[in-house]
Amino acid sequence: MLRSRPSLRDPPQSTAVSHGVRSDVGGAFYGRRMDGGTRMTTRERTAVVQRTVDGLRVVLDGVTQDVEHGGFAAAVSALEVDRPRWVWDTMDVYPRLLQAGVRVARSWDLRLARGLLRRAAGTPGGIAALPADGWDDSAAGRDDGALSFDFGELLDAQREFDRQIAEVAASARPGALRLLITAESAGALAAAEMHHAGLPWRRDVHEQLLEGLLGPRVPVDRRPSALERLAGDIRVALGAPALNPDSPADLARALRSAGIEVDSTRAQELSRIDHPVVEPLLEYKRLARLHQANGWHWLDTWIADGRFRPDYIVSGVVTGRWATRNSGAMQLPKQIRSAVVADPGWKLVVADAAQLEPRVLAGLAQDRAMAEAGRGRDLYAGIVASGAVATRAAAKVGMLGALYGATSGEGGRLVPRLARRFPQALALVERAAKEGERGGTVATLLGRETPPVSDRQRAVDREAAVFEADERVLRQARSLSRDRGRFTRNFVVQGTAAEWALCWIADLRRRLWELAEGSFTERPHLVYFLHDEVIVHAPAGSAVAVADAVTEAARDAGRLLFADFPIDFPLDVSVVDHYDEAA
DNA sequence: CCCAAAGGCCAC
DNA sequence: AAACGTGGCCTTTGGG
Repeated sequence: MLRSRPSLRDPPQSTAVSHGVRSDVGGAFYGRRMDGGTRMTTRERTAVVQRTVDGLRVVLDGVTQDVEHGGFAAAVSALEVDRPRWVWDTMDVYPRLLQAGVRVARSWDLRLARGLLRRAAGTPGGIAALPADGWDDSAAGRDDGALSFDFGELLDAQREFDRQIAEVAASARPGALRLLITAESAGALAAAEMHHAGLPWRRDVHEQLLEGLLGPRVPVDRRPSALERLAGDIRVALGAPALNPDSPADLARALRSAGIEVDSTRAQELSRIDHPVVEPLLEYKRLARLHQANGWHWLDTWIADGRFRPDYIVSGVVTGRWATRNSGAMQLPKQIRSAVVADPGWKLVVADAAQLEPRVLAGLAQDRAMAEAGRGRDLYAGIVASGAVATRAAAKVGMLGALYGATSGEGGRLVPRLARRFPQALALVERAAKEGERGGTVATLLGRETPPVSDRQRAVDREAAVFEADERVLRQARSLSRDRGRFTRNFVVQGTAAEWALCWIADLRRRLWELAEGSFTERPHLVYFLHDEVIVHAPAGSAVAVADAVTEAARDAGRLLFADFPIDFPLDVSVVDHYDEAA
């Protein structure tokens, strides 16, 4: 946490309330008075879902109802009329509810909250000190290895919820943490819903694209004809008849034998070389990647019933960004996005936040000059207009250099120019970097904290601290320290941007639900989320209203996090039939 | 046989 | 010599 920064205040629900943001995100969870450290006022209804030996137990305001698995969806549906906050493990129960046609408005995800509270800034540390148990995410890496928990045991949801509420209430900034947990919980609902609905995917379009570029489909152990032909050209050009172009080691040897000096076989390096092998080799790499990552095998594995259903991992990244499992859904190459096609009579509303991270930095640092540069539209153009740098490209490279900690190259050169014009913003990332370099932790706006320095780094530090330490060890310690500085520097911005995005999609899913009637997949609904970008699948007639909803949700996410600080979050919004037509 | 590391490339 | 952040996933390679 950048504790020295006076502007880092608790942005509690009162922020939302004062701006009239109706929210499934922070909501009025325990009322805003709680943030003043006084007392609960408008207590929200909660429905705690507990697994039992043969079914599920729902406790709504102290009233217990036991249901068998088969009756669960009906019970939830009946209780949902009161719009309680569902306290549960979303991934454990919500997919089944969606299958049964039941959608809920609000939740508190016990598993995600556990993960956040284990490592959140300003908590008393009671949850951090707990031994790992079934509420901890088994997928997440743990350094202690063994679990003391017996997985046959039934987890006590009410007890865990009580513990979490107490931890939040006793924290330094309960409003911020509550917002973080409810936003992330809303994200979990959205993730399950996006998996349920699926991204519309035209197998025939994808297959046509593959056949056009690679040739007819071949068995898995064979190269498609286009790759076979290119491999032949490469072997001839290098005079290496047995070369396997898929092997970097083999390729590097062949290149050197042909008198081409390279440090690697990366496309970027090869493209700078003047030799007949370069063209077929680069083409081979491009097509081989397509074949391996998004070829027929991927199609067979991931596309069913005209839908792509990735498994989203909410908070799968240390910064709070999402990940996905196995499908590569967060690396869909531009090359194949033409296969994402709206259903007949429907549209894709594609929206991405423009220069999200610099804007988040401006808000975090309360840097009015940078906020002014981003007023209206393109923040990089605004930086040019400010006179800091000459071109938009320079503004972008310099800004990213500042966010990533560039010290050399064009980015490194431009950072000082930005620092002169935007001292507050640049000082914030510098402080974050310094804190990391000296082995500390930093936190996002809402309190997500970096992990502590690794045991390995600590060991190197100890080794480097002794009198007349080995020069190699000293170098390694310095290098690790710098690495951590770049990590903490980027963490505050990337992590807060992830929080903005959570608030955005949480508010958006509420707005989309209220735009129409009918079942979840009959209404406009989210089908894809990628860090700072969403796709909504919407009946054509509602597309304009959806575009407005997406824009308004972005505005409200900004207010939720940054209150009345005047930083804009403009979007690029496109209404299209094919994903690749989006601006 | 399994597994992890290395090299590479895709996304933001 | 390294040098600009967060990831996923593929193939090759070499060790147990």
